[in-house]
Amino acid sequence: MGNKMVIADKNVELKIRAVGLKPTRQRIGLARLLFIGCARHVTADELFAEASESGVPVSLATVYNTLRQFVDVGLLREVLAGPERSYFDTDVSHHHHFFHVDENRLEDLPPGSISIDDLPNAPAGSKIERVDVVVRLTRK
Amino acid sequence: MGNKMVIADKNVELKIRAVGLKPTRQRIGLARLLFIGCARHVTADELFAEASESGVPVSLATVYNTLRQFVDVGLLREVLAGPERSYFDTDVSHHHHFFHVDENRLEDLPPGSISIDDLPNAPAGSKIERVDVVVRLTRK
DNA sequence: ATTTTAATTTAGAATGCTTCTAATCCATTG
DNA sequence: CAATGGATTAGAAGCATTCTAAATTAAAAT
Repeated sequence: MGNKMVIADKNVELKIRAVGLKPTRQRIGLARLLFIGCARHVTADELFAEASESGVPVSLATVYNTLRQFVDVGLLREVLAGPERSYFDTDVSHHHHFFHVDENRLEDLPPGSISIDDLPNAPAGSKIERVDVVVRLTRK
Repeated sequence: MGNKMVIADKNVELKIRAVGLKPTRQRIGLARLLFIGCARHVTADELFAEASESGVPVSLATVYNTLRQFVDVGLLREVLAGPERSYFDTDVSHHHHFFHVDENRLEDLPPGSISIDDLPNAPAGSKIERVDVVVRLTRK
């Protein structure tokens, strides 16, 4: 049990090393929260609160820095669900989201939902970086 | 010519009245910029700059108030393209967008692009408000 | 081990967009 | 034309995020 934890920690450290970042205490702590267990959607604030509660010594600035770095190296994906704040998804595979407007919460679309046909050509001089689909939900 | 302008102004005033808002100098001025001519995508800042240049006496606060009110009454649609700022679309019909990441600029998808099949059911207790598709573009 | 080096973290300030406040203004009504 | 209640405003405040410059720390070199 304690054994499993140590192994997971090692994996997390390797994961950070693998993308060319130094495995600092802060990055390891945040990566454990993000990557051990199920896929998740977090905001900077949420992750900072969680880190504080679970004793990971980290400042809010570092949470922002780390999230951005993890996105840059492909460990996280930033999901653009609204203009108020950024969401980060530990599942970097191509998929889309529900956004619960009343709760500011993201949820994955059930697999197999939404297939996009007739994707348009990019205008001259541009290329498609990606296609985001957000299904906005309100309380019934 | 001056005649056409006057007619357009009257239409704009009626449009504002029709949704239950007082046709003040500011709202009429902003509505003329927004609704006379082709459909457009603006940010609060852009509209404020344009109003200032063209002699519409309005403060930035009122631009924000007015945009929000116009969205509330269905005269405008807010487009969620990224976390940095809000975009407002004078075309309130159901359609989707290109977003030029390098220029912070929206553009309508060509008509007929993107048909969404297999729209998922909303989770229990929620209902689908709308589906946003944003095709993000970078320079080639 | 110790020192060195360069990257990382940090608190706090700064930024950018948006909303709020409370005082003034003005479109409408009687 | 005066009264009234909504609209506008400047400026402050709020919030998410980034920046800055100083202190810390992981890794490399000795």
